[in-house]
Amino acid sequence: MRKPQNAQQRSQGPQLEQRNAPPAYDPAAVEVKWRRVWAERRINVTDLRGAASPYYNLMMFPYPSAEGLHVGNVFAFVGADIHGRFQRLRGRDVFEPIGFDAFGIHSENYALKVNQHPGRLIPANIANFREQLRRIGLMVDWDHELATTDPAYYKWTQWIFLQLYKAGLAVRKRAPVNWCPECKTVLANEQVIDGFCERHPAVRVTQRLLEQWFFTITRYAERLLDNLKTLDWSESTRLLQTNWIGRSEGAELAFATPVSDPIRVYTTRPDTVFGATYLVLAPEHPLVEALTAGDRQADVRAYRSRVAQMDVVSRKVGERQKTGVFTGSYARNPATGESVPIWVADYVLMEYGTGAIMGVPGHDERDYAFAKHFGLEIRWVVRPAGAAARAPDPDVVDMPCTDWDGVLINSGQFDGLSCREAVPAITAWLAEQGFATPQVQYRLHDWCISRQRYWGPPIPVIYCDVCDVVPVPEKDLPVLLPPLEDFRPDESGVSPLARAEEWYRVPCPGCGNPARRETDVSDTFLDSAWYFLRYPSTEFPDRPFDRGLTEKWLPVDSYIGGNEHAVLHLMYSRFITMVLHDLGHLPFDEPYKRFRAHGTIVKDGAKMSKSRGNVVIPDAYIAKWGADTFRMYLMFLGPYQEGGDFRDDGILGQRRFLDKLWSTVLATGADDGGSERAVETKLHQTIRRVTASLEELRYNTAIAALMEYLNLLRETSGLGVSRPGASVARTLVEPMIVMLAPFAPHFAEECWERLGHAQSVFRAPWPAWDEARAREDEVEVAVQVNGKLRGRLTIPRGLSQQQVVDRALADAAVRRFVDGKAIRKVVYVQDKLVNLVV
RNA sequence: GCCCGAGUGGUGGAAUGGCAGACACGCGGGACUCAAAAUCCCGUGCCGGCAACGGCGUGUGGGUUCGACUCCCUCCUCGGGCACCA
Repeated sequence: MRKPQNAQQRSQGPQLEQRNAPPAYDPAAVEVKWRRVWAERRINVTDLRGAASPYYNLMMFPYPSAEGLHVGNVFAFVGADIHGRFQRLRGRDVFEPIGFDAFGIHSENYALKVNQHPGRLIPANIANFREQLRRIGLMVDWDHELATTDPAYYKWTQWIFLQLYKAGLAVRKRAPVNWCPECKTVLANEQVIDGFCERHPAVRVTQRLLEQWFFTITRYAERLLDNLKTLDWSESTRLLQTNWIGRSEGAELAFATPVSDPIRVYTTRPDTVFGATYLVLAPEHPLVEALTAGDRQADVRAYRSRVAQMDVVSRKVGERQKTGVFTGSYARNPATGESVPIWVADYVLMEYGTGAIMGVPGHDERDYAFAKHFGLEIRWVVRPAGAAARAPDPDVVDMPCTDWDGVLINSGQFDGLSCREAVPAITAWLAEQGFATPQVQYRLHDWCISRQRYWGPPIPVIYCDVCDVVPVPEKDLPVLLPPLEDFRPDESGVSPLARAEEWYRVPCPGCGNPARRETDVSDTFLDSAWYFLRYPSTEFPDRPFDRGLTEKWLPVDSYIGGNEHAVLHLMYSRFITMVLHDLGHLPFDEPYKRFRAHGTIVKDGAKMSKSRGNVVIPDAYIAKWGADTFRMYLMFLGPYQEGGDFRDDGILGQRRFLDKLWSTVLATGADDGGSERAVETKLHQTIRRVTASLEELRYNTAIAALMEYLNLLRETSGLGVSRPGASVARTLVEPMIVMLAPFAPHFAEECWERLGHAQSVFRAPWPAWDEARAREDEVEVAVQVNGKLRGRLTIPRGLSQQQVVDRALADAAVRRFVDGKAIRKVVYVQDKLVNLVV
C-alpha cells in the first residue's frame, strides 16, 4: 500500500489552504453526508406496489464470513450496483435488495474453529457486513434485507421441501455418498474436487452408505437444457451448464444371457456393435450374482467387496490400471449372434446409463486398455478415413480408432456405411428384432440435499413406526433449529440434532404415537435457490412470496454474479423455479431473464487466497481514498466480465480524475451558451460511448471516455493551466456528472448539489446525445499506399473518392511512394481511409 | 484427454476487417518551491538517424484480403470447466 501522505494532505486541505482558495474534495465528508441524506430521504427505498417501470436488479447475496467483505465481493457488488443506478437514471424503478446466505458448512466450520456458537457469531458478522456494504455506497433497499438463518425465511425453505415431497420430487435413497472425514458430513459430487474435499484440499473423500433425501433434478434435465437456449445469459455460463447436464444420444442394446434378464447396455456408438467382443457390468450391477458361475464365485465376491471399500471418488480418479474379473458367463451379441464373455469391472459406473457396457476394444480407449490387459479379442469394425481398404492390423496399430469419420467393415450388410449413417441404420435393424431402443442420457445427477450437520434448516419430516415417513404439516412450520450448545458433528455420521432429545422425539402428526424427527438439515444451496423470490415479499409472514408483487417484479431483470456458481446455485434455482411453476405457485419457469458473469480480481496474476497471503481487504483503501475512488478504480482495472489485476498503484489515477472534475465543477459558471463546437461534439460522442459501454458492462471504457472528455473540456476552457478566473459552461459539465453518478454516487450527488440542484442526481434523466452534433465537420482520413500508412489528410466530411484521391496525391509524402507507378486500384472508406494500390 | 476463454509497450488495458497502443499507472525532462510533496506542462512501443524520415511490431508458423490484433488452419503458453459418463 502507498504511503498515506496523499490522502491525508488532501483531506486536510481545506484547513491548510488560504482563505480564498476553493475547497478541496474531501471524500470522507462527502460520503458520510450523502449516506445520511440517502437514509433520511429514503432515496433507495423502492415503492414496490406503485412502481411504474419495475426493474429487479439482483446481485449474489454474500455468505457473511468473519473476515468481512473482500475485494472480490466489492467488485461484484459495485458492478451490479452501477448497472442498477444506470437503469434508475434511465427512468426505471429499480429494486436492488441484498441479504445474507448465513447457513451452511462455511459458517459452521468457522464456528467450530473459534469455538463459538454460530447462532452468536453470525449476527455479529452480518452487522459487520451490513456496515461494510453501506460504506461502498450501494443503492440497496434495506427494508427488504433477509437472512437465510431467520426462521421467518427458513420456514419457507422447509415449505419448498414439502412442495417437492408432495410432488414426488423429494425421495429417500440409500446411496453411496461422498464422505469428508474432516467435515464429518456428506458432500455433493460438486463439492468433491479431484477426490478431495472442497473445504479441505488435503483430505481425501471416502465412501459411506447413508439414507439421504434427494431432489430428482434429473427429471428436469431436458428442460433445463432446452430453456438455456432462450435465456439472455453470459455464453460462458450457458456452456458450463450445458456441459454439466451432459446430454448424449445413443441407444440401449439388449444382450441375451443364460438367465431370464438380458443385459442392457447404453452406448453412443451402436455403429460399432459388431465389434463388441465382451460385456462389462459395474460391480454393483444387480445381475452380477445371477450371472456368476459357480467356480467364479470366490473371485467375483472378493473383487466386489474390494471395490465397495474404495471411496466413491478415487474409484473414478486418474488413469488407474484397469481391474476386473470374469463372471464365467456369456451373453449373445445381438448383431453377430456370437457369444461374448461377461466381465465385472469398476471402470463401469452403476450411476450412469444402465451400469453395463458393451466392450468394443477396437474403437474405445478404455475398452482397448481393458482388452489388452486381459487378453480379450480386439476386432476392427471401422476403417478410419483415409486408411487402406484393408482393416488395420491390431498387432501393428497399437491404439483404438475412435474416429467418427470412418467406414464400417466386418459388419455384415452394413459394411461401407459411414459411422454416422450406420448409427440409425443399425439401431433400427436391432430395434426391429427387439434388441435396441434409441436413448438419450444425461450426466446430471440427482441433488442430494441431506447434510448431517447442525447449522441449517431441519428437513421437515417425521419418522413414525406406524405411518413411516410423515411430512411435517405446513401449519407446524417452521421446524425450529433447536438451540444446541454442543453442535459438533461426531464420528457416528448422525447429525448433532439427534442429541437434542426433547426436540428429536415428537408425536406422529398422523397417528399420535411416539415418533422421531429427521435429524439432517438441508443443503445451503436450497436456501439460496429461492432467495430472489423472497426479497419483494419480506414483509409477509404468512406466504413465501406475494402473488401480486411476484408478478410485478419477477422474473429478475438482471442478475450479475460470479461464474463459480454457474452450475450449482444457478442450476438449482432454475430447477426450484421450474418446480414451483409446475405446481402452480409461479407464473414463470425461469428465474433470471438476464445473467452476466463478472470476472475475477487477481493479485499479481494469481488468484487471491488466504494460503497465498495475497487477499486484498478493501477497508483500508476505502478509508484512505474514499468509496467512490475505490469503486472507480475497481471498475477501471479491466473489462468487468473479465476481471483484472489489482495493484496498489493506479488508484491514484482515479483520484486525480475526481479532483480535476471537482475543481471543474467549482469553476462552472452560469450557462453562457458559448461552448466551443469541438467540445460540444466531444460531449455528444461521449454520451453515446458511455451509454453503449454501460449497456455492455464495459465500465473501464466508460470511465476512459469520461476522462477523455474532461481532459478536452479543461484544455479548451483554460482550466488545465489554472488560468485565473477561467470558467466552464454548465451545459458541458452537468451531463458528465449524471454519467459519472453510477460509478461515484456520493461524489456526483455533492457536485450536483453544488451546481444548484435541490433534488438527488438520481432523479435527473440520463443525458441524450444528438447524432448530428456528435458528428465532426472535419475528418482525418488515413492515406495508405499498398496498405501502408503514408499520410493523413484533414478534410471536410463527405468528399467523394475522387476528391480525396486528388488531395492525397497532392501530399508530398504520399507522392514519394506513388510517383512513377500506375495506380491499379483505389479503396476508399468514406471519411476514414483511402488505400492506393500501385 | 475433451470443451471453453485469453496471449497487444515497463504495467493495467483500448481498437463494427480500415491510422495498433485510446484511457490510466509508471518512468524521463521541465515549471512552481528555500526544499520536498501535491499540482501543471512536455515526452514515452522497439531499432536506426542530429533531424526529416525509414524499418520493424499485437504468443508461433501459414492462409484469405487492397488492407488482419480482428476471419480461417497449425502449434506453443496461461487461466477456467469436465474427466473411466460408455
